[in-house]
Amino acid sequence: MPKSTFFNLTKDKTDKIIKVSIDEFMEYTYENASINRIVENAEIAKGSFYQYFEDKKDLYEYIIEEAQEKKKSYFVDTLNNQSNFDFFEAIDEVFLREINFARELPKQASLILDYNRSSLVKLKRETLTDTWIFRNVYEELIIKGIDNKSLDSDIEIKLYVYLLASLNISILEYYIYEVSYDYSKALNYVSNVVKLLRNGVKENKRTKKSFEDRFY
Amino acid sequence: MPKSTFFNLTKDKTDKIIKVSIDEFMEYTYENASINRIVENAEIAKGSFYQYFEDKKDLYEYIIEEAQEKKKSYFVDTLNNQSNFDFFEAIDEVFLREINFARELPKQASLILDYNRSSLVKLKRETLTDTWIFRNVYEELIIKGIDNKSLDSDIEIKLYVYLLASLNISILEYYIYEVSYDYSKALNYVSNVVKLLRNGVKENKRTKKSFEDRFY
Amino acid sequence: MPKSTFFNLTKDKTDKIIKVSIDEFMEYTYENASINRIVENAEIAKGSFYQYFEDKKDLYEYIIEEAQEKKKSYFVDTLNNQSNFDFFEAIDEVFLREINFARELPKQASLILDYNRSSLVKLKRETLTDTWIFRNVYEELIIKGIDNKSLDSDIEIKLYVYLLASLNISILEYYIYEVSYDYSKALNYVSNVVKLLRNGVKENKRTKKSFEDRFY
Amino acid sequence: MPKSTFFNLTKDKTDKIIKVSIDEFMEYTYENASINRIVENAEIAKGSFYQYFEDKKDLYEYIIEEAQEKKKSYFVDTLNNQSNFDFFEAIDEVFLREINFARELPKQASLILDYNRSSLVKLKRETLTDTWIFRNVYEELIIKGIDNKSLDSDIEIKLYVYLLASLNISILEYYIYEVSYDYSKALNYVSNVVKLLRNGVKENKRTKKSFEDRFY
DNA sequence: CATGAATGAGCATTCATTCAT
DNA sequence: CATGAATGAATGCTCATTCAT
Repeated sequence: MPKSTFFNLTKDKTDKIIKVSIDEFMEYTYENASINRIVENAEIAKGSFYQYFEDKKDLYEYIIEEAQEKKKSYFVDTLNNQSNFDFFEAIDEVFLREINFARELPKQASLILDYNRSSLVKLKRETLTDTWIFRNVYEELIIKGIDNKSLDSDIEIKLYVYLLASLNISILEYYIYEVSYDYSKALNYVSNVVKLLRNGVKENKRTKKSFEDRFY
Repeated sequence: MPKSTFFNLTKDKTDKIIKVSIDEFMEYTYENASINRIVENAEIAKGSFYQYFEDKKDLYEYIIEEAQEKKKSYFVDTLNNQSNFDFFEAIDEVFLREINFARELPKQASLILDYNRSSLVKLKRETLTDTWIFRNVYEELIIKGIDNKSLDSDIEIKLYVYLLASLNISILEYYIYEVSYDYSKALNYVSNVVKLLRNGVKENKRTKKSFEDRFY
Repeated sequence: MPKSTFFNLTKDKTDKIIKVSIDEFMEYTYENASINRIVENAEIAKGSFYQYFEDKKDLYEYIIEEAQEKKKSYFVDTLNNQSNFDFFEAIDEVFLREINFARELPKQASLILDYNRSSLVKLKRETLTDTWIFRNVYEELIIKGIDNKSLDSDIEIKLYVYLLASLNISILEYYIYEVSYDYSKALNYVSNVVKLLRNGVKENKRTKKSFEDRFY
Repeated sequence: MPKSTFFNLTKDKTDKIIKVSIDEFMEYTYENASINRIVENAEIAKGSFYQYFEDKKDLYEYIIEEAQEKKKSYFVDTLNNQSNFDFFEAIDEVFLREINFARELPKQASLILDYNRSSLVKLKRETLTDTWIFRNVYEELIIKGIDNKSLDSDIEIKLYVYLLASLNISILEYYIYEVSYDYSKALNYVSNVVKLLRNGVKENKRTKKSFEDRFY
């Protein structure tokens, strides 16, 4: 966490420092991000930086946490808490919000994505503790879904959570890197992922038959 | 590619250099991996390194390519080419081979995983060209599956490929990082992912009903 | 240009750095001059150097420019601007000032000479822009001389300038390398060069005749 | 001097080594020229190089000496040895041959020019002894000129030599760097330099007057 | 005479961090 | 709370030369 001195600064200053830092961590990996460049671009003294932050890691963690706070705000109003809860609609909603977050705050979304990717591996032990705060969101929905008898109860909850988190990342990566922020393509991918969760990807012969049955 | 001088070395030497380099790239990100440490651990002169390799990138690419060659060997004998092709069984087979590769050559699997993660982002344009050689494997299977009427043909092939590649990565990450090389847990995850692809994760009331129907 | 940090240092420090750098560039060519040696001799930290200067080129350019500033000061008060302007006396004056500069600031003169030599060739495009600021001096005098009807107007001004610049360099080289800072020999060379410009090197029979004529 | 092994090579080989070396020394300063690149381009083994030449300096000196030998061949047949010797015509001839040499063997001319420039300064003591073999040519002509009563005998011979050598270099530089091998411009410069030597650059009022005198 | 691997000192430059003011 | 000079280890990489075969 930044030192108290940082929070005593004017909003102008803190904003500039945050903005410059975000840009730096966007452009470079954590290791290659340069405090030298940051202080230069933020127009603060080198010494000042170390009066605001413990070190580079401290800044990085703060940037990520700030981004996650912003992201959380996209998930505050409860999901699908009406009486007739539908797990798949809820998941669809989660994914959509994820995309919307990435659409409106692309830098933050990108940073979080990078962080989640790399944090699983080499940075993990060095920097933040687990940031998969969204695992909670999934866990809640899954439990509801199982209670609701709309989810296969043979699968462990932990496995469900991991799978959904993976799909979540896949969706973000798709939006950001695969289709370069093409919103409608992302929505299409989301709907297909939800369809997958619902029915798999099997050609559904039964449905088609019963459809034909109506006529004969 | 390493220079010819590298391949003229004794197997002992090349092996040591490769081993040391793999360990370095396992422990550090590409940027933080140190040629200094590598030559020290490999007990070769600094100048020698640059007679074997063009530069750091050259070594890294070689390490990754070597790992990919090893991985490819796990996929040479054809998948499910019997008359009664089953897409889901084929995918199951692919995932299993992936896990087996990671089980037998954990360092290589880990390096490739890291590379695919990072290559999608910041290193991509600097180092290797697209390494998702396995996208071809998926594409082939998907086309067979669609021909076979066992796959929903409404979904674009590109989307299928992307989805399967994502699930593939998810499985590897699960095995390596989530359950720390617990083989049976990984197999369980694989079977659940395949089940997902087959039927989704919906509580399958129809199946259960039809089961009950036999008695009534 | 050095960074502002350099100019904030005490005069003692800047002087030492400059002195050490001049000696380094005197002893070695630009490429072989070593920042390592400079920081060691100047007794500053390696990192400090790069807080004072952008890079090696930055230092070199600064050294040269400083020397040129010093040299310019030898040419500020106007040359022969009396009513009865004599081109050859003016040129003589220029050459003398050049020698005086080289006599009083031999290191600077030597560096500039080296720089002008090499800059014409391989370093030119990499380092400073054209430093032949003195071509202007010549151009001005030549135009005056032509106006004045004391200079052959058949020759292009550009050719005159080139020729004078060459003779200028020749004089400096003579002083510095040929006669090893022997002032009176240099003065003698200057007077002969001016004589050459005035009358060529032809045995002037006319003069001698008219001399003999006095007696007969 | 190269070792005897060098001269035992086939002409093909020696020619290639010489050609490659010339190109290297043309492109880079002596210090920056790279033996590594030379052996690579000449397609010889690194070790072989050191069986042909003592070291880098040995090669450089040989290249320069070879070039000078080629240059000398432009000056073998005697200059203006007819009965009615004219110093200025002889000098004109020397300068023209210089330009012709530079026109026909531009690389060699350029190398010699670079060498004469730099050798005067930093390389001098390290590599070759004095290469101003052409001073002899000038000295001879000057003595003839003085005997001939066509040259001002008040000027020391050494000074004459130095001056002519300087003008010589000036002419070459003009041809190579100032007008980029524009032959006719170079000839024009030569004729003006010779005119300078003959009569200086003074507006020749006497001539004009005597011209006017014819009419009045 | 040919080979090419081995060497390690040397290079310019960047870095995060400290600390005295 | 601000400043910015100081630090020196570390980086990737190039070099001319040696030497055993």
